[in-house]
Amino acid sequence: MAGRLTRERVIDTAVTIVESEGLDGLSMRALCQKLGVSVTSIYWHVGNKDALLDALVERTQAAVVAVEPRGTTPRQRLRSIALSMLTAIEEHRELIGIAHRRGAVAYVFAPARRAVAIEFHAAGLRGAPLADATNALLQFVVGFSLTESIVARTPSGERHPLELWEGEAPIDEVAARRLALEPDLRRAFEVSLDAFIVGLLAL
Amino acid sequence: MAGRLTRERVIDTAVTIVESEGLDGLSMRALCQKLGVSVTSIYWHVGNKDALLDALVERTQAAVVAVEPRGTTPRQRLRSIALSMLTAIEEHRELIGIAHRRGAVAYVFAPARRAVAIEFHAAGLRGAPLADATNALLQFVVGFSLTESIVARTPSGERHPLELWEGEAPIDEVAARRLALEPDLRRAFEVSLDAFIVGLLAL
DNA sequence: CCGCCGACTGTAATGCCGTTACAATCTGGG
DNA sequence: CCCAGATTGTAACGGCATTACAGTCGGCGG
Repeated sequence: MAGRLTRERVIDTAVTIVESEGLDGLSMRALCQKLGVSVTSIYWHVGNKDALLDALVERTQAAVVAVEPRGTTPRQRLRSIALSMLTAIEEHRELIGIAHRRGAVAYVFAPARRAVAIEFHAAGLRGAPLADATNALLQFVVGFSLTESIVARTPSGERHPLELWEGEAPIDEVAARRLALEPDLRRAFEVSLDAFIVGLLAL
Repeated sequence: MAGRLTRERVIDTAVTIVESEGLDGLSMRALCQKLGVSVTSIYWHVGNKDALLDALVERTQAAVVAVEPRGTTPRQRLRSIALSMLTAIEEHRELIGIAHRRGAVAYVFAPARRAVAIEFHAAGLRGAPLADATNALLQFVVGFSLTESIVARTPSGERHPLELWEGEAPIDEVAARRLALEPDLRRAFEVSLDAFIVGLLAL
């Protein structure tokens, strides 16, 4: 296309492929084809696929903007941070999936981690409990949303049915009906986030 | 080896490969080689790799034994269920990783899910909050331990460093030192599980 | 202007992977 | 004993990441 091939253009194109067709759609062949270039050129500019994915993780960190906590109480601000993390994950699902597989999620969310630590500090936590609460909240959000992304990737029809009671009488009709559905993960998140933060603040 | 090839033997061997070399080590070629058999025989008995992985998920559910909650209070018993789920996940990390990728985790842990629902019911929850709390706790444990398994798979040396404060003075020395380390996920789990359960019981 | 050297790109191969068309074999029932 | 269906093997296809090797291009010293 536009003159010379650069490392930047390779990575840009890799990002667009990943965002439109997922990680599985990103092959070195597809990449060079989209660039109108031979496969060795890519290897010249980015090394190999591993290095390319590292570069994508770098991009991901840059794309996940620094969090700006909203609210007045630490509890509100922690909730705001967690929700914006969730939003970032949903907006860059595939890219963060890559970071996930490479064990670089903590790296990508380092700014958010810092913001969380500051809020727990403001709430009065110190020392080990401060560190524990910070790690736990990050873990909570990341674990939640990564599981969510897996479920989102699985076609509904192919999921195993959730036969919770298997013939026996359910203990609670309303709950049983709800539990028979696919779990609404976003709802599970909203519901449990507050409870979780409250519990952590009590450390 | 022992006479005829059966679907059972194929799946058994697939399990041992997955457990010893991980999912990446499971190729149809490696499998047939370990069985001393040609590749088409495998296809005859299990269909294709997708069907094989489905069979592995089935095995996984069977391997994850039914939970037997310990303790007297619902809180203790919920904690016990969560911890035994964690143990099961750690013992069958690779197999459950497969279930994870196929969106079948809820299926594998259906018995645990039921046990959790019973305990929340005993704690007085009914209807929607009962369903929400159940889903949230499952989500919590699964999300936690799947992220943990990813980290466990990443070689320590290759992880990005966690520069939390980047030059600025940390707000808390003890916490900063702790946060600079790799998060101890098991500890994060132990620490936050109780807080989480307490919060959920307040639904 | 020539020639050269390093940056860059292409051709074609290697060795994996999942999958399958086809032929050969083996086995139980008539 | 012989046939049909069950089971297995040979050999291929296309796709994947990677790389050895051979070029091509651009700028710079002579």
